[in-house]
Formats: sequence, C-alpha cells, structure tokens
Amino acid sequence: EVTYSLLITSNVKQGNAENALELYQDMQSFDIIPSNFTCSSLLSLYYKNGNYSKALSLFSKMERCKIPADEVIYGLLIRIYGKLGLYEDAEKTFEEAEQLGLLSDEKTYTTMAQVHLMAGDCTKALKYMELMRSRNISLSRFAYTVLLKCYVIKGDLGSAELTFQSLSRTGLPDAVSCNDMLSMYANQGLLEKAKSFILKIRKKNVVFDEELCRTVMKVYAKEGMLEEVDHLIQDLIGNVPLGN
RNA sequence: UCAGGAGUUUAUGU
Repeated sequence: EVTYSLLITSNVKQGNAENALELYQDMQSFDIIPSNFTCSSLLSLYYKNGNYSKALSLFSKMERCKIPADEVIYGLLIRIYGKLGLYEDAEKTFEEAEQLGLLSDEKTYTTMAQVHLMAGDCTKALKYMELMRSRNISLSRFAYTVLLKCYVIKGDLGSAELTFQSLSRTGLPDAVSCNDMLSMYANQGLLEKAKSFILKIRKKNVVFDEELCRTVMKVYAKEGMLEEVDHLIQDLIGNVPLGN
C-alpha cells in the first residue's frame, strides 16, 4: 500500500491523472485497501477534474471499507459538495467533522468559507472565518487571501484594506490578492485609489500575473493613460507568461 | 512515507 500510495500521490501532484488512476486500478485488482492518504489524493484528483460523482462513490466506498475519514478528507468532501451546489450537505459535513473533533486545521475552516464564497454568500463565509479566529487558530497567508476575498465580494472597502495590510505584513502580497483589491477599486469607480494602488504594488515589486496585468490595463484604459499601457507592456514582456 | 486538500472564471466593446 505504501508503495502505491507514494506513486499515486506523486502522480496526482504532477498532474499525471491517467497514471494515478491506472495505479489505483492495479491496487484494486490486487485487493489492496487504500489508506486515507491514497484516498485523499484520488479525491483531490476527482475534484480537480470535476468528477464529483466518482469522488462521492469513492467516499461511500471508504465508509463501506471502514477507511477512516480524517480532516483532509472532510475538507475535500466539503469542497465537492460546494461544487455541486449542495451547501447544506457541505455544512452538515463540517458539523460532522466538528463532532469528531476534526477541526484543528485552518484549511478546513477556509474551505468552508470558500464554499460559501462560491455561492456569493460572504456573510456565511465570514462566519466561518470568525469561528476560526475565535478558536485562536492563527491565520496563514492563504487564510488572509480568503478573508480578503470575503470583504471584496461584500464590498467592504475598509475591512478589505485592513486585511490587505495584514497580508502585506506577512510578506509580498500575491498577484491574486492585488487583483482582488484593484478590481474592487475599479468596480467602485475609485480610479484615483486604483492608480495609487498600482504605483504602490509596482514599487514593491509584486510579481504580476496575466490577470493582474489585465486589470491594471483596464484601469489605465479608463483613464486614457495609453502611454502607461505601453510602458507596462514593455516592462512585462519577458517577465510574465502572457498568453495573448 | 520531513507523504495528501486551497484563491482571480469565462472576457472586452459602442
């Protein structure tokens, strides 16, 4: 099992879905019972590929075979229910994990928050972030990005800015969060703020990605700053893998 | 087995 587990996990990580599934087939033909680690890798593979029904059937198989579900598995299950729009099932799963004392990881809370964000329900999402805080689970960088997203969707500028500051305190802000902030400014018509934000992040040498470039250009275009757009493109050629 | 789960979402335009 250990060997298969290792192989499957590394194949999933590298995106070799076919290899991973083949290995799993092998395991089954040898009647080797997969560990929860193997199952989580497979579940995440199904999740990524949108094979939610396979994911669910693997989960029921786990129950049948008495493979214990751990916190990671619960997290995945919550995510899968979220993708299927089964928010109540997602919440029930969360509560079940709670009952079993499987809520020690920050990721599980952020997962639940993200599921609600998918549905655009930032109030519920924030509830889980609060719950996490109330239990003294410290926020990782990633948790800050999720929290930021909550406020951006909510349109709560002040809280978003504070969260962005907290995020920045832990290191260079990432392109996705910068894009969230910038889009927020742009959508609210706060173009001056948007422009100074762009200057700020460029000064900090934030690593731009394609989406962020797009938003920056959109702001410049709205302001008629065509030369800036030119400069930006010049600067970024070679730095960013531009698709188009 | 220092082993497994995470965020921009289908654009733009008059």
